[in-house]
Amino acid sequence: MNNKYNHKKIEKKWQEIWAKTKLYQVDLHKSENPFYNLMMFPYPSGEYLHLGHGYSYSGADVYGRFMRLSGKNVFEPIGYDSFGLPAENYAIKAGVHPKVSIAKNIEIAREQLKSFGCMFDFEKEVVTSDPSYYKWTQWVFLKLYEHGLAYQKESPVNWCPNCKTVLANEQVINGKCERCETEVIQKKLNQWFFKITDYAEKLLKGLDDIDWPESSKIKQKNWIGKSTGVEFEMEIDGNREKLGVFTTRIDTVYGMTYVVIAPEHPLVEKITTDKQKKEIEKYQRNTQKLAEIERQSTEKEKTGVFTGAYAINPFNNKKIPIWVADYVIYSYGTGAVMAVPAHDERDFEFAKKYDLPIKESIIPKVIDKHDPPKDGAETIFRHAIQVILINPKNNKVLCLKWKKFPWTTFITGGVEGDEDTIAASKRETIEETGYIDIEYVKTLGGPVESHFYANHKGVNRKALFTALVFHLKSEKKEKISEEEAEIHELAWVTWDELHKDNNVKCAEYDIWLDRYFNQEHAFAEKGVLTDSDKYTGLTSEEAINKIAEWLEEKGIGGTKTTYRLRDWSFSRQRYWGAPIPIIYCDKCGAIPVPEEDLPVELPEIKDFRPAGLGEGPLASAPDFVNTKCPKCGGSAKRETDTMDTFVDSSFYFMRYPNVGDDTQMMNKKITQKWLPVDMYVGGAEHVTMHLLYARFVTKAFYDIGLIGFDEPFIRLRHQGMILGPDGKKMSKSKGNIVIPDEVMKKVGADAFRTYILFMGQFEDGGPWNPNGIAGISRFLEKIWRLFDREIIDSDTEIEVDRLLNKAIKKVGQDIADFKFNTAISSLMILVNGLSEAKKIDKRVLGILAILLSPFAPHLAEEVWEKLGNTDSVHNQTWPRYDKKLIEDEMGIIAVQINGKVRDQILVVKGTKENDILKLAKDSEKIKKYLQNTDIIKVIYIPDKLLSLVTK
RNA sequence: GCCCGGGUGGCGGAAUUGGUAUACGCGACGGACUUAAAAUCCGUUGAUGGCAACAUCUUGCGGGUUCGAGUCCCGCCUCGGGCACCA
Repeated sequence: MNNKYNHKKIEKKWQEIWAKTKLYQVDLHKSENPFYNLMMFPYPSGEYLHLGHGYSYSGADVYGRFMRLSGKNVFEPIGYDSFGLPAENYAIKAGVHPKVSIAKNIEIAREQLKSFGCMFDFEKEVVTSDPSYYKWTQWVFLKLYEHGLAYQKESPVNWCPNCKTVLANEQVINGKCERCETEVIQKKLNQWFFKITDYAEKLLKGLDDIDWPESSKIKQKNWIGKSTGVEFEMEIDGNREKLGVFTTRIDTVYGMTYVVIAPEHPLVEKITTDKQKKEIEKYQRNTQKLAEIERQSTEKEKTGVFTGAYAINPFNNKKIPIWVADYVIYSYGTGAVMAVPAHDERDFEFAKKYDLPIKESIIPKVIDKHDPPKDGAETIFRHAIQVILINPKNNKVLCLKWKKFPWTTFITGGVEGDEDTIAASKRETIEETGYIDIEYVKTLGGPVESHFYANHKGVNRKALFTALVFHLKSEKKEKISEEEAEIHELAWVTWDELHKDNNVKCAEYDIWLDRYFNQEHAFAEKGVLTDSDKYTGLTSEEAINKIAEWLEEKGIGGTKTTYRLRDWSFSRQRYWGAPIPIIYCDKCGAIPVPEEDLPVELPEIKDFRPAGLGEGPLASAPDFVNTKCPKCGGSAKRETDTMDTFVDSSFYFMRYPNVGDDTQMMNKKITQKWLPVDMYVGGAEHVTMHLLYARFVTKAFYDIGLIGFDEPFIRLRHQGMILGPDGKKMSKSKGNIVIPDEVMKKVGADAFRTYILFMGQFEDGGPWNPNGIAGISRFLEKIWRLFDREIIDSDTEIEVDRLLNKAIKKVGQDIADFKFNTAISSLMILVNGLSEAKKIDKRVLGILAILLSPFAPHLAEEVWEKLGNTDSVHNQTWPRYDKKLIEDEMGIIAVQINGKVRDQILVVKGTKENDILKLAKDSEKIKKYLQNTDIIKVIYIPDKLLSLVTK
């Protein structure tokens, strides 16, 4: 065969034709059925676009092409996120101005993007570092500022001493700078913030109505971190100040033995006694040196200092000490907590270290799984004990095996009269086992409230169990009563045997085991209140409500919701970003730059390196800094901070359809028609930053009245991560980077796209395996040959038509579900079938070209042309399938005997159960199994399986 | 520690509501064509036993529910990702 498939020639040919005919440019004003297919724009920081980009864009483009064939007008724009730290750091390293390096990098990226064969509309490109774009970044700032959503605040920020800049919390990884891995320190600076916290609730609620991966919704939910609890005030002994605390476990308040406040808390100075002053100040200085993230490390041992002051617990009017400790975060809640060491692990650790009292106020509550309380039965309450009797010689435990019930228990009984638990234990041991020579060892913590239905007595029991450990001193025994002997027999077992015993009928068992074997720790779960005044006996849930009510009545507190989300700090003391359009005038204060003066252009300065004095490099450009006040006309100075890159990307999707219109950021009609984005594809690493910020800006714009939608991305899908061939993350240092261009040079864009999507599930990603790609090249060549042979323009065999219709259905469904790998597999099955067929007509081949076109757009276009078509395959309509033709006439029924497949019979679809049963009984293979048995049950799943149960 | 995902042949991976596990591809082995190779085509390929028909086992491990479990329930092991003193 001399006519070989030449991907280089064909792909180049069609890319040129498509560009010339503007095939992928939609008329944004006119077109009906708009579909906005967006993918996260690349960050051209210096290197080539990597395989991950190729992966993401291939999948997103296949989807977009499918939507186009399904009758939508698909707008698929692309651009460059070109401002920000990485681009600037790259420029510094390369020794060129970022403006120069970014221009070069964009050119490289654009060529790469073109070679992917996506439906990009390159006329609608955005470049975020271009004044024509960042004019709108500044405009977005002005809009948010106008509506009180941007503000300045002196605040401690994460400061990287190496990059000499402020970092967002998200850019600090384990206390180190994301980029250069220098230890991050804390520094107080006047910073710009967006009030994203105002939108915490709306951002949370909005998640319910959008089609995003569940895991991403959960990530955002956790990031926002809503928690409902109670806030209340405490008086301070001998001081007019009051101390507010926030807790989600107000039910544990009677276990509060001290209070902790954060070192930065303004109250610290006011309440610290003279005696403690020196020590407290020293402690404050020390913590200030540590970066917030490092301070928050759980590995660090807790430290703290007593202030000398006492708070008064409003519930019992007791005086409790106030400590300062850095395990309390100032910016969350009230910056102070009530410490309940008995029921909080952190407080427990702290109390142990500083020898503070630990008071229990919650006891565990267990409900027996096997015999839960029955409705209607009488409930009897009692104090009870369980004896864990151990023979120290062999470390075996004594168990009772019940005769009438399949139960294994410890020695159990009620506490009678005024006897104590030890006396009760000894008495029960003698009564139930006869052992008289036993020695008390210890009590396993406090009681546990156990609810169960006592089968042997026919009543519900609510028992306060205490477990006591005894040792057997000798085998000395008394005879036990006959009634007792009838109930159970004794068994000495190892802990291991006991653990494996499925009949252990003791819901408290796990608690005893934990207390016996593990270190003492706080009981942090919910339970029943004890030693809590009028709330004693209530469950945690009940108590939380009652106590909140009481606080409200008293006017010292009430229910309160807090969020972990912090305001978005977006000012950067760096050069390569959009200048914040604010002017400081001595007379008028901070004045926003009027809209008509935008953009505030980034001046071309020689030394763009960060200065490191808490000011950005722009501060040393007098031509930029010195200006006139827009209000009074007097001399004034410009803000020299620039904006975080995430501001640039928080609205770019709104700008794309309006690119070219320099008079407004958004054209109302176009925006209404094209937004919100119908499908957004990109990495999951952007969930808590970019995606959250974009949602915030959208919601703010909606409230301001600029747009008519409040969620930017209706549907979102993530691509998985493509790893190096060694299964590790690709990185320069590991030398395992694969550049998509190299692959495409060898096999072409069509094979690259198809292969990378065939490797596995789109959401999963995985290691790049260069070996398998040969299979895809073979597959495409097979298709090429299919069009090369003589096409008989006549009827197609019915079997081929079946195959074709099945493929139409499956490929379409799978693409819609982002299951590209199985869609390709279905195409392969179809192509294999067509290769074997004796006759194929033009119609079938035409449909094949359309089905193939999302994956291999160039090849599909070429073979489409070969069939004699003059229009583009990409302007066709996705074929419909014939329902009658997707079902096979014959079906194989599996015949199971007792759950095992013993035979398969071929029948016409729709054959009745009785007929199939007859056929099965006649089968030689089945007969063998039916000898000397009776069929007791027949299960028939139509057209699939017949299951016979025999006896 | 907490929250999400995963674990299926030699490898990448398929498997509607529980209903014939291993589709599709890679690799490997055998064969055809060829002087030879490449390309292509045909066949075999989960494991064990058996000449074979066939049987037994098999979806990380251990239990359970069911006529029937990769799929559901309970308890573990393990890998990846996210959060991490948030009271």
